[in-house]
Amino acid sequence: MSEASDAVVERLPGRRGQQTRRRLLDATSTLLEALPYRDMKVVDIAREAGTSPATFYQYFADVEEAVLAIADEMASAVGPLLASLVTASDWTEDQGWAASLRVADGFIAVWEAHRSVLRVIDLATDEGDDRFREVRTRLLGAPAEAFVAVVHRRSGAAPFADAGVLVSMLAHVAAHREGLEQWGATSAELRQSLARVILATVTGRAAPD
Amino acid sequence: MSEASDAVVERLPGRRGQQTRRRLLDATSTLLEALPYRDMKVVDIAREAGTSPATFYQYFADVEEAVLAIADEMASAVGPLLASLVTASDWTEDQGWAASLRVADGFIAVWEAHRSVLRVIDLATDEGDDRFREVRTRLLGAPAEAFVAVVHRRSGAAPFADAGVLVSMLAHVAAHREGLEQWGATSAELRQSLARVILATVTGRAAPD
Amino acid sequence: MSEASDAVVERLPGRRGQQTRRRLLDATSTLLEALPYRDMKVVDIAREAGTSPATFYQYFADVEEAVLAIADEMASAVGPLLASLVTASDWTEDQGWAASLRVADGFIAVWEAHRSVLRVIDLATDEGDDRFREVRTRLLGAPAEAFVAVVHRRSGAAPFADAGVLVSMLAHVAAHREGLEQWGATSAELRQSLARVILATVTGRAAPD
Amino acid sequence: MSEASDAVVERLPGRRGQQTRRRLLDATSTLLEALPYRDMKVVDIAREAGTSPATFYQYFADVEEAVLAIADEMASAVGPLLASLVTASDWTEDQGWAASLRVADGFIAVWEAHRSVLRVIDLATDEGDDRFREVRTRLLGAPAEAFVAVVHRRSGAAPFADAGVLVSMLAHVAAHREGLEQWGATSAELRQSLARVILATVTGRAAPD
DNA sequence: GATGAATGAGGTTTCATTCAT
DNA sequence: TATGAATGAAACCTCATTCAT
Repeated sequence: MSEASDAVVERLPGRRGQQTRRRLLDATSTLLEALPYRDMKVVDIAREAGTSPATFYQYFADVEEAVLAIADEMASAVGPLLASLVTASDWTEDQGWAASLRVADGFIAVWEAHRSVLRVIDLATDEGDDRFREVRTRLLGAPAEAFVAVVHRRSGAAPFADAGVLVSMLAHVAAHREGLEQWGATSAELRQSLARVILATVTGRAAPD
Repeated sequence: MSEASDAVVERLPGRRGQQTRRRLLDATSTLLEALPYRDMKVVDIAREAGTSPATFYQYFADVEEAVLAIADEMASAVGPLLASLVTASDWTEDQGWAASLRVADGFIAVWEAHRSVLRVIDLATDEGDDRFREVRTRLLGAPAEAFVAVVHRRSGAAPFADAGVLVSMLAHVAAHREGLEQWGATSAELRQSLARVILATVTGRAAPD
Repeated sequence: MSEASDAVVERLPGRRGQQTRRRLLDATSTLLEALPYRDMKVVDIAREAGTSPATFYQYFADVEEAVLAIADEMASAVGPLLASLVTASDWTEDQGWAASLRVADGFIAVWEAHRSVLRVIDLATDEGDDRFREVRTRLLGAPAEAFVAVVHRRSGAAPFADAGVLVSMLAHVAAHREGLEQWGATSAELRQSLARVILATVTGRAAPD
Repeated sequence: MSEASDAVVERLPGRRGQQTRRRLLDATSTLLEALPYRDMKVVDIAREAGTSPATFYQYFADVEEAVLAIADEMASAVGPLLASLVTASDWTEDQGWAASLRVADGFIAVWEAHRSVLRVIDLATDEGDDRFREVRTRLLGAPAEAFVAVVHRRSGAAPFADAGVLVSMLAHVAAHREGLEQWGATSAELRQSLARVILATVTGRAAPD
């Protein structure tokens, strides 16, 4: 029943192959949450995916390539999302505070959902891997540029520096939320502290009492 | 006749041993700047230090232990320094802006000087290593608590959250200064953006024009 | 079409793997006869088997595991054999002496054929290895219990002690036959001395002149 | 205060050296009871003796040499003792049974007291070490020759074979007494079973009821 | 497409052993 | 005499990676 239709789609690995590839990526994701990136062995991924190492090599050149694929998927979905939080908001007058909170919440939620991949992207970038740097740029560049656009309106602003500082802060706080809470900050306070900095930086105004 | 004096010194490695240990630590430091942490092999450290792997194992159980020693030394020196930047400043009136700039500069300078160790501390902590987490806490906890003390005076503040957000921001921006500059922010703008957030968070006041 | 049959066989290593495993076991056996157990290196076994150390580790966790497999095979074959020498004999009247000689000869022959494995079993057991103790128990327990059964008939017997003493004696003399002969006992005399003790212990009767 | 007297005794390692040597031998003995022979490291012995490895090498070429020294001391004391049990006994008539029991008890007691050294002697001999074989011969040869002398009187005896079998049996049962008891034989039964064999072999007579 | 099997290559780690003090 | 310190040499063991099926 599939012979005919196959002929059309068949370039690149066929459906079975695609499934295997998917299983491998999912296995990689799963392990990423349990293990330090550098401890992930091809054997483990293969076992987790229910295949053999040899099969892994039919789809990826090495572990990094698989992880990169995951990171890439994530960045493509998340970058625009983060940007839209900034862009789609109304930063004038009394809407600004709500917008700031929304942005803070958005970053926190994204890091909550993708902590392990995000960590690897940071790590690999810091270690000088350019493929990951590119992903990171796509991911954080999106909201950063969105900030540039809106900050621009504030007088006395240095748009790139301000936007960069905001995104750095948001990313780092979101990544270490748990630690900060253990240290003494509550979840509610954190989002407010973030929002306060966002609002002040974007609009120059202080938060409402 | 020697019993008494011996008892005091005898347990520690003698001078020669101390020198070797030092050489190994220095070699570790050096390599840390050139290589991803996880790629550092005992063999390499030993060679760099001009000894053999066997000798390395007389002083450290593994690479991590050597790196930890370095991180520890650094944290002991740098933590108090960062704290003093905050504590020793006058945050009242027209001195606040200068204080904010000094803090921003301080963080940037510290990261400039110890980038590679700081990176490893982050990485290892993120991967769940508790010994590094302890170091990290000593390092960032010092300025964080200093911020808590001064932020406390501001009305409507959430001292722990505010302090945590500040330190996160400073650490992350300092760590990624280079990237931010390549992206479009100048060095001068970055310190001003940081200082603006610091001043607003600590005192509630805006920066002077 | 293959689901059903696969399920049965699939878990075990295929024929090729079985062959390799066999080659490794044979190599282990061979070396066991030439080297002290503790001096057997994985490298040597692998070389003797015509493979690499890495291959060895696909089949055994360490040298001990390979040796244990050999010991196990041997014990499964030899234990019942020794037991049958005792059980299948007629110990009444004039058949007893022939039976005793047969048992003595059996032990000597078994030790002749498996000297090196038997030595390792003893050594490892003495050093407290429980897996080898279990093998040893299977091996010597079989004839020992056979003796218990027949000794039982003798009046004034202490079946377990008598059987234990007999098996100990047989195992030790068989293991050191060569040394005893160098010292002055002939092969023919030894089997007779053993047989004399066996007959007396099992039946209470003395050997015929 | 010691200058004068020293001059007389000083050849060979002086008193201090002798003490150190003794400490090393004692440490070796101690470890021998806790560890498989092949796992004894020079470092461990040195630490146990409260010195350094370098010191060990001033007295022994390797671990084996130290163990050999211990084995040698033991054999010199124990060999004659075992022989005297046989030689000094009265094997005639009604004294024979008591003599047999005394011999059995003697072997058991000796193995109880020196189990670990005796085990090493066996092991090393089996592995072909001639220095240990020599010790073993001194140790077991003594009682064996004593048996030869007394067995000689029995008609139809094969003195060397009989003696060899007796000593083998005694040594092996004594060495594995614990195992045999766990298996079901009581201590009291074992000495009687042994004595029965001894008496029958030496005198041709059966034990009294 | 999938995978059992094999292995080169390389880092880890442990010790026995030797000096210089 | 005693010993801190250093190290050569060996095994260990693990993986990434490749074929042949």
